[in-house]
Amino acid sequence: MSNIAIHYTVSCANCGLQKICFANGLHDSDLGQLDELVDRKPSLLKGDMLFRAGEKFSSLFAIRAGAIKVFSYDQNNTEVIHGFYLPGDIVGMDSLAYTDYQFNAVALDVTTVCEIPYGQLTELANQVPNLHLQIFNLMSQEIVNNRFYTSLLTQKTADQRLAHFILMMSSKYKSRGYLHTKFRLNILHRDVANYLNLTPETVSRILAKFNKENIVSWKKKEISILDEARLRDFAGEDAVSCD
Amino acid sequence: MSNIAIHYTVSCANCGLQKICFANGLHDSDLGQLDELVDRKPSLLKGDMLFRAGEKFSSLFAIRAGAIKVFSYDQNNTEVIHGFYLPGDIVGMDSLAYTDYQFNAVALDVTTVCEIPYGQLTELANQVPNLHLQIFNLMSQEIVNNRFYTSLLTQKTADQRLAHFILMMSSKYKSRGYLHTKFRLNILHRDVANYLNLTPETVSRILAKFNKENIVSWKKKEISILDEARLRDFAGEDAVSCD
DNA sequence: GTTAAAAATTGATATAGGTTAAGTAATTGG
DNA sequence: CCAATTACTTAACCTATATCAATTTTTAAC
Repeated sequence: MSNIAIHYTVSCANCGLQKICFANGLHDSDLGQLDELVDRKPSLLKGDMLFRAGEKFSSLFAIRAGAIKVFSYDQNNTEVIHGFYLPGDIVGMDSLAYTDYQFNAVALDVTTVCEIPYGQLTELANQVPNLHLQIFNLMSQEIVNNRFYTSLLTQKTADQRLAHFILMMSSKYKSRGYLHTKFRLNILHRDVANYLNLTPETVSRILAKFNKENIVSWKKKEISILDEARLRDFAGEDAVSCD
Repeated sequence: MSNIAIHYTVSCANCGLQKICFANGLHDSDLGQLDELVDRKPSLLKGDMLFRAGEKFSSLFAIRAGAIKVFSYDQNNTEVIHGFYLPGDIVGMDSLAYTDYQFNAVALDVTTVCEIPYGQLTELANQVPNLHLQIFNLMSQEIVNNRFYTSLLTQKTADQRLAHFILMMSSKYKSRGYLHTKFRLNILHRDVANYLNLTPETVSRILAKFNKENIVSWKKKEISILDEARLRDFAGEDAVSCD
């Protein structure tokens, strides 16, 4: 893996993720103000913690590049994975009602984020009504996404869950303008299993099947969707849309 | 079941649920304004829909009495239950990023709600910064509750899930100042099973066990917690706190 | 590059909770 | 109040996926 720590300095106005980040729905004049309070942090390396549960809550983070895993520990100290966040996603909204972060967030890859100090954000929002609405919208979408995820866990078989997961990631890349049939996803199969409430063995067996039938190949962090139609058949009837 | 449709007219300032509703964190002067935009609707009867998925989103609802079930349908037209909402809870925040309600909400009992038109709420919030924060907080709590619920489904056995559910409901009643060891809960066992991703048969078997061992009795919508300590043992180590 | 550690694979076996079925109890609507 | 419907219970059996175990492959660290 490359270790180059690029320090992004592009402004919100020029950011390719503008449409999906907070900046969505703001006027040019307001964008400049948001831009000023955003702290563009140097890259996180794989395994670096963005924040830990119990640390003082201070900021939201917009992901610019890389991937973040959000998780907690259950009483047996096993990880409970709540989500994987990709460029354009916002991390930390779950903790905004609390004095401390409620979950852990770790970089799965070289990752760059914009840090948005919450205090300053709410101050700015008092002058820019659209920003309040934008935050409401993102949080409401997060709730709906969680509900969709619950349905996935409770209503779908192992095959369907994994097929959905792959389509979901593909759809995220597509909506960000990247190739969606072939992409790198630096997530352990073990973590995918955990997220889908399966064991690594089950994920491995299903991937072996998908591979044998030339539907999906997922080897060494590289996913290729070879037969999207059949993958959708496996996923079941619900459309995979995502933000 | 009683059919008396009480039309509540008490103001926010005098509402016993003040501490847990939007009114929390507002000054007396602001409370009056919130009070004016709240529409106190006549009671819903059991089975009445508060709103349906696909209807135009217009309002949030604060529950004053009764119980609301929020659910969607999966591709087989089976209900997916996302939550049960009791007095002091707010329903509808999930849909606020959308033009339509994203879920269905039905009364499980005679239920009274305060309707809070979203447009007017955001207008008022522009004058009352605390109100924005209050809405942020409620939404963030909803996200954290959903994550806790996911952990329950993925990490706990059937016994633990049901024990947790009973303790959760008990805790809600307790925090609202009601007796928490003996209360009426007008939720079908079938719906509890659905919510906990179990079958009615499994719930029935576990309740039979709890009953035989004098831990909990749940007959005809009446729950009695007979041995809270042992029920907590069944629930496992995580504390049941709830809002 | 080499090696140790971690992750993924594959097969055999086990089990929690689902499914089926057949009853009993509770609720609802006339 | 009575009949019909809907909800709940209990028991026997089954299955999807977990668990256990033994390799193989990949990754990370020197």
